[in-house]
Amino acid sequence: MATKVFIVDDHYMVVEGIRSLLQNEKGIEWTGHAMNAASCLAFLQRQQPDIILMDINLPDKSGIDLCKEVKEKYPSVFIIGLSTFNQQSFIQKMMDSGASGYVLKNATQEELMEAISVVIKGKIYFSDEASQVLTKTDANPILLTRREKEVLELIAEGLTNNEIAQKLFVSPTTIDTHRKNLLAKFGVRNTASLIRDATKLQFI
Amino acid sequence: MATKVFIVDDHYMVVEGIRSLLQNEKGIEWTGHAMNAASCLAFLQRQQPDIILMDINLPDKSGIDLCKEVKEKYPSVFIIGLSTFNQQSFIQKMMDSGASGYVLKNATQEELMEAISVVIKGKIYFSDEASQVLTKTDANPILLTRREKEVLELIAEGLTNNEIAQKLFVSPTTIDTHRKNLLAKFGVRNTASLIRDATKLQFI
DNA sequence: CGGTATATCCTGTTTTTAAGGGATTGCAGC
DNA sequence: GCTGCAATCCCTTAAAAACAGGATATACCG
Repeated sequence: MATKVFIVDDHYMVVEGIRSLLQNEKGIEWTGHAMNAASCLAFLQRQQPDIILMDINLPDKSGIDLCKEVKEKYPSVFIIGLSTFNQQSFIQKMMDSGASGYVLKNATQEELMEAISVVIKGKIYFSDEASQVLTKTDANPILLTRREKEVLELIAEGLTNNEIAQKLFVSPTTIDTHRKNLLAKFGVRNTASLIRDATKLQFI
Repeated sequence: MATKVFIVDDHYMVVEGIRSLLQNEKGIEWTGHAMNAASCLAFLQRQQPDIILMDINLPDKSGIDLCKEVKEKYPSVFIIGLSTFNQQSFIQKMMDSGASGYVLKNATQEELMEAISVVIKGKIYFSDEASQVLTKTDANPILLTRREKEVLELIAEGLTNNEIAQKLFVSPTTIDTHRKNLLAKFGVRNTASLIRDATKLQFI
């Protein structure tokens, strides 16, 4: 029985590319595609594919949220993340949300086919590059606590320590301490490079 | 005579997608693809296509730089920018570097064909969404001077006013003024949100 | 020529951060 | 019960940035 594959990606060219890569493969049945999260969920109400190839960047909802929602409603559907970004946090979040694998958009046909055949068996698949990224960043992870993330975002919003303190109902000196720890964890000297690095590493 | 089209994009799936979209079109001749700037330039030494579809994000060089270089060496080749990002500055920079058009990766086959046929005549083509973005941001452009950009980047690097002043051989008070103007132009209150907004708007 | 933009520099004051030092509570895992 | 971590709070000093309100020179452009 052929493996039913469905694609969610807002880039028409990528959808076409995948379709073209899979169309001559025996054992693969192309069940359709969606350009956003909403039409993906609508499709799933009617029928469930075996595998969904899902982009992380969608217009109406992040692929991470969609992944979570799909896995809750249809646990038997396997999801493979799909993205140009090879950022640690994205890959990790996708897997945390229930994805069974992760493939970068510069993957070859062989990689894609291997990913599908591995995942359909219930196993986990990482593309070479994705797993490289994971092991690389595992060596040097910046782990922030809940509170630190919260403070970081408010700093980026432009709030001062006093304003953040008011908003979180704590003392300004507490915010100061969190700030101190953020600078230390990122290994930077001031707010400017903190925000820059945090943005590049997708914390904001 | 068929229009010779060449693709530069590091994402195999996108290359496949475009190939699939163009393969049945009469009047289009697929001359090949490159996954990075270096192999694109190597290809051009041997033969020149009529049109290059060029991604903005390449592994070894930005599409903007590659565009400039290609136009200098081979002015007769028309370039169409290709990107998922619909950021004002990217589109603008691509056009400034000599591109003749801009198409988003979620373009349909019709849009792509129209872009090629318009550009081959020496005219300029914008996809609907891209031009929407341009006109939108034209209403609210943040125009920085050379010096302001320079200062902005050094602020993001984490340098203090004094350090920036030393580096640029000017007085610290001058840097202070530039900083004041940057805050005003971005409409923000402090460095944190300045860096955040500047990053999101691709100034950094 | 006059207007505009850019870049430079100044003197202040006030607010905010950075960087050093500590300290206490509560909770989870061993 | 101890350990480690997260989160909270406090103090001090010095540096940096923000805010206010200027001035000057240069260059480009209609």
